[in-house]
Amino acid sequence: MQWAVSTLEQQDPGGADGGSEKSAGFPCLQALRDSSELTEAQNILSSGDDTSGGGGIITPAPDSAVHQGSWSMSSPTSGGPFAPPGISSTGTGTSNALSMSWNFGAVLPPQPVSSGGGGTLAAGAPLRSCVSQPTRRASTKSTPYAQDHIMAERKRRENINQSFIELSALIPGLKKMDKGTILADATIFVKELQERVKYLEAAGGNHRSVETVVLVRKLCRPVAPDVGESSARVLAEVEELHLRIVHNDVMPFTASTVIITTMAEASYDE
Amino acid sequence: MQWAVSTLEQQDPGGADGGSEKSAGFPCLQALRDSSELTEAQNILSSGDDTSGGGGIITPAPDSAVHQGSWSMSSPTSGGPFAPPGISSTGTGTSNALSMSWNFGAVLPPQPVSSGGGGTLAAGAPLRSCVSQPTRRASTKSTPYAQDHIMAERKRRENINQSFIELSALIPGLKKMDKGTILADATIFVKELQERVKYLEAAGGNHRSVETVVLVRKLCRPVAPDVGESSARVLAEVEELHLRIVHNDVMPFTASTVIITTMAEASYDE
DNA sequence: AGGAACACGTGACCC
DNA sequence: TGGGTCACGTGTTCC
Repeated sequence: MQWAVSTLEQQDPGGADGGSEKSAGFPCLQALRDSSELTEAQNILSSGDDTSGGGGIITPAPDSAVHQGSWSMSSPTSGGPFAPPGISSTGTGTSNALSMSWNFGAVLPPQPVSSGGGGTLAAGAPLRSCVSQPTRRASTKSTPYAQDHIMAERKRRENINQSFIELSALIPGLKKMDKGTILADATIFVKELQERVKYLEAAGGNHRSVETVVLVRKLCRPVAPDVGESSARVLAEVEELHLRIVHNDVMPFTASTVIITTMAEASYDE
Repeated sequence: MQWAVSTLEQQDPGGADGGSEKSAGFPCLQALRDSSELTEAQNILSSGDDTSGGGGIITPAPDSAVHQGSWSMSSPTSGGPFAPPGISSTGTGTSNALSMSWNFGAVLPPQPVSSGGGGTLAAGAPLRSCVSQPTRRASTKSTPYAQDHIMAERKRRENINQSFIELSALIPGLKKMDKGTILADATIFVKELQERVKYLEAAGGNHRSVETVVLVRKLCRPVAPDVGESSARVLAEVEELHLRIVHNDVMPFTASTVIITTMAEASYDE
């Protein structure tokens, strides 16, 4: 199978780009994430996909101003994308390869080269637009319409990944960027969120947006005797109505009077 | 390629299970979801996976008491699970199949049968434990250790699906249960949630969960003159610190003293 | 060297 | 009949 890769590399055009090391590239998430961060994501750069190999999801390195330049490729569906002569044919079913064919529709730039790969992908750098071409070939079956099913599947995959990075953008402390991690972290994040919602919906929500009950009591009596008894009655009433005391004031008014103001609110909890 | 499937079916053990129609079965989501609903999910029933064909994610039918009975299989990694004679070898790389080999470790019950498939899968019913056996075979390469990579991959997939159904359990109006849909709906749900959090965090939420600052001012001076000037100073300070007055008390103490208590809290909003 | 992560192509299933 | 979705096995890359 290395065969496919080698042919591709041989045929590698003058593009040469950055030159240094692995040069990254790749469909996957990095590129998509870049676009999604700036705009609200969605369809732009929807194509993605690369030739064989595992593209990464990237991890840190949020810098470098994505020069996504040339060959936008726009909407997938149409049919165009792929066909740069590199044949490959990874996977494929049992034997029998019907020779070629291959409308290579849109030409696709000299970029693909293949590279990038396994998880995370250090990224940073220009990080072109990744994409690459699927590299077509007749497969097991007589290739009747089979290879448009393959397009459909590819599109589905791509859609899912899109949603993946779109979701990943929302969860805060995301470190690993795995499909697995981003998924799991999303769950715990949602749990956290709706726990928090529940919490401050029924503990603080009552104060402003929720109707509050205010009790005002004025007692005008001789100071000494039954202050304890009076406040006991108020407390009993508060408890009976399932209220919760928010604020309490005791204010002497002239020598023989005390004004007691009690604010309470309904709980709605039970 | 049908070859693989047909052999499997021929060789179909006596298991026969439910008998009616497609009988479902399958790893996928249904079974997992059942377990995850009752317990907190996670490792139980971790195995999953089926032979070829697309398992569904299920849709409705949350009933039926999962009898997951026999052969728990516990932790994957070990090496055991697979090997029921069915050979198959779907996909496979370019040609050259080195003959067999096969340690089939743990035997695996007569259940698999294979069946079930494309999306959703009406389900309901007992819905055994799904699993089925991956059906091993020597692949392209000399099968050196290759087939434990395949196990790893399978485990990863399974893990991801687990997380998928785990996440799907959290989002409320989930109708379609596609990986795509559940993913997209998750994003919009998260957005909704954190918008809601933001809303009621800055409209009532400030009262309890947010740290509050309390200012206490005691003024012991001749009553008449500069009450206005003093309170002006307090207000200036409050404004400078970007506080918000929550409560205010003015209480006469003896004839010549007024105690002013001002409660304020920080906004954190800007 | 070996675990982890990915995209791909493919057979299968369903509506 | 075909569009949609799935799990699978594989090649590939990265750390």
